[in-house]
Amino acid sequence: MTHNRIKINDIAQLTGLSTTTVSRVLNGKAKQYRIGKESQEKIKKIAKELNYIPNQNAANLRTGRSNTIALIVPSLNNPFFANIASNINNEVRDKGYVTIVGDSDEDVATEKLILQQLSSRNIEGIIIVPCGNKWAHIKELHDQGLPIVCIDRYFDNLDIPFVSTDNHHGAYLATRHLIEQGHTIIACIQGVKESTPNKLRIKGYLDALSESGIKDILITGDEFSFHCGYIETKLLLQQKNKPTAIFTLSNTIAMGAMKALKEERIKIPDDISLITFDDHPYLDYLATPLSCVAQPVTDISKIATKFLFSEINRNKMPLPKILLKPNLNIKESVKRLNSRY
Amino acid sequence: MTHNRIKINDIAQLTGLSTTTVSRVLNGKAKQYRIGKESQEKIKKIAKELNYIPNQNAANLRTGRSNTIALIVPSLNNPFFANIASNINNEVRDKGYVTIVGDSDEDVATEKLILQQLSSRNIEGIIIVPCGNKWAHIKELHDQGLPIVCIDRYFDNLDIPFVSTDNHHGAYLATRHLIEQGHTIIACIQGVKESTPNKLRIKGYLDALSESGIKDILITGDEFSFHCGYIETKLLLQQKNKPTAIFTLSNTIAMGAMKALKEERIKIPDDISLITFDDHPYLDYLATPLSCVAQPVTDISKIATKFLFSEINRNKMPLPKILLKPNLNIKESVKRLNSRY
DNA sequence: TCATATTGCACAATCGTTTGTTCTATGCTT
DNA sequence: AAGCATAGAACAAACGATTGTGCAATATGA
Repeated sequence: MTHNRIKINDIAQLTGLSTTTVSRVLNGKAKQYRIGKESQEKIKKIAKELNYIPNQNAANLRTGRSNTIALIVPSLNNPFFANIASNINNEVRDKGYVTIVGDSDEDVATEKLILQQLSSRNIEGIIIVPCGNKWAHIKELHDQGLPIVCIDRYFDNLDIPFVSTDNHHGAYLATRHLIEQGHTIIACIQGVKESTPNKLRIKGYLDALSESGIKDILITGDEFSFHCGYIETKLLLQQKNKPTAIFTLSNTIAMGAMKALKEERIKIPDDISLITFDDHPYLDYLATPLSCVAQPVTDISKIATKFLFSEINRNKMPLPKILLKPNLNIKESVKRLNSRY
Repeated sequence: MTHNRIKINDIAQLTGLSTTTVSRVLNGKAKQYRIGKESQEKIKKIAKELNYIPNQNAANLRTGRSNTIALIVPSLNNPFFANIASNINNEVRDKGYVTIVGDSDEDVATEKLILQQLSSRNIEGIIIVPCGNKWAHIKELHDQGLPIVCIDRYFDNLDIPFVSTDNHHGAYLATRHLIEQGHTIIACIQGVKESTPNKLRIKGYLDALSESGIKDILITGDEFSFHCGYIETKLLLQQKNKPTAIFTLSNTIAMGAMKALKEERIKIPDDISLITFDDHPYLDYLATPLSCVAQPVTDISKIATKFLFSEINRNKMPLPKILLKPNLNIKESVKRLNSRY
């Protein structure tokens, strides 16, 4: 295609200098290699005039650096991840890098496929929201020395760095809030069971319950998806021991739950209370603004990027595993019950 | 980093064959170059055993093909674009390509910057939602022979192919719907004025009005943003000649409008009706489910990708400019007025 | 049996950079 | 004036694949 592009050699010819010199000037190594002022200016001038655009592939082949990182998320359709993607993309661009984005579609096989595709491209690092609880393929790359940071979801017992939310605390806050409002039959619709954040959220939920001596434990679900929220809510509504509150462990699950509740004409919070993990601007304009555990998305993105680049640049930054505090955003979806007292 | 990776030459050594032969077998050109069955199997076996991963940069340098396309959107945070990104990403991955995603942040300067970054990478094609009405930098690349498809927003008078919605028709439908429900004072909050979709939407709005002999024309706004929707709605509410309905030209504008309305305690649709361009799952769960003009996002993504690849593969596909019909999704945000009759 | 086809594969150039090393002036020192 | 330092720049070898062409060895045909 666009292959009449001008190359470093053309500039060399036109300036009467060597490609070596041109390369060094254009890479800002002029002083280091004592290139004369005049030569420098001549080169820069011509390069600008001809609109020289270096061929990154050639450079990459030689240096092994691609100025490219990858971001893999379970679904760009999930506003939570889209937000992360947007943030990271901006951070990365400012460093002169580009981001290859992979959408694993919440499917481990796809995730593996994407990592494979990436392996052949000399990307310099990966920020990933692992979609499942399988980590062999990720660890393999990490072991080969490829900088990797997990965000949001991660693997506790591995030595792969991560930046996430204090999920236990978040779930604890949400559950305690429900309890404080008088709820005692609190259902929790979870996502991927074996994933670390999910386990911790469940633990937070359980801890809050047991702290208050509540024995009714109601955990269902197995996917961070709309569908899961919908199905499980439908089922919950069938129970004899109907919950007065539902705690959904992701925004997608919450949306599914809302659909089910709407279908059954059950009002939030009058008939049932709802609280969820993950915030989103839309939540404020819902029929009932949804109380939620807001994750510090921007900070997570920033820290993850910063850390990834410190790894890429081999500045040993001592920041392997970090959890940020979430925020409990109380809106209007939780009703105060007095039934118990 | 991971530079003890095995290369084509290693396989050549181990099999006792030449790199040429190995390359040809691994690229499926065995028949074409009459490589013997035995050699083929030996090569494939070893390649698999050693988990050979080709260095795309080397190949790319030689062939000029990068198996990479770029997608540039104004904001991944906008669920409409996130949805597009997700769709395209999946399409592209299935073809063995990867997607570099650029978030131009609704800023032309950033968009230019991104295109520059991409120029040096031998990407094979671009799908872009141009953020503004400036096209010189895009046309330049297109003129150099780089396959480019605009989606959603596009430039009418240029020869750059596009896939979008029939914006005129969509706006016409929405406006006519409002009129049919008895509204006569209908405000329209627009986005980037000079952009083609915006112009066409405005035209659809005007055509519907004039068709019904409505003289009150109320157009404000200048950005496809939350902020614009918020501000303009606030201002509209100050007018003496207050509109009974608002038509927002994007989902972001609609959200801003909702915020303003909520602040002013103005109920939808009781006090004012609202209809918007762009659908989103969340819209169904809003305080008042928002009637909208739904764009065929999936089809747009599919067609755009298909066309881009036909360009990349130089199959001259006669599909330069295409507009898909939008759908009017009537929900509950438009009130039937009888005041006029 | 000799000429010609065909099969199977290797040589070596090439893609556009980067970079360790070398080389030649010129200037400086004493 | 001889010796050495330094400034300024070029040589040429990589990086790891792809590919036009050439060259044996074997098969085929008359």
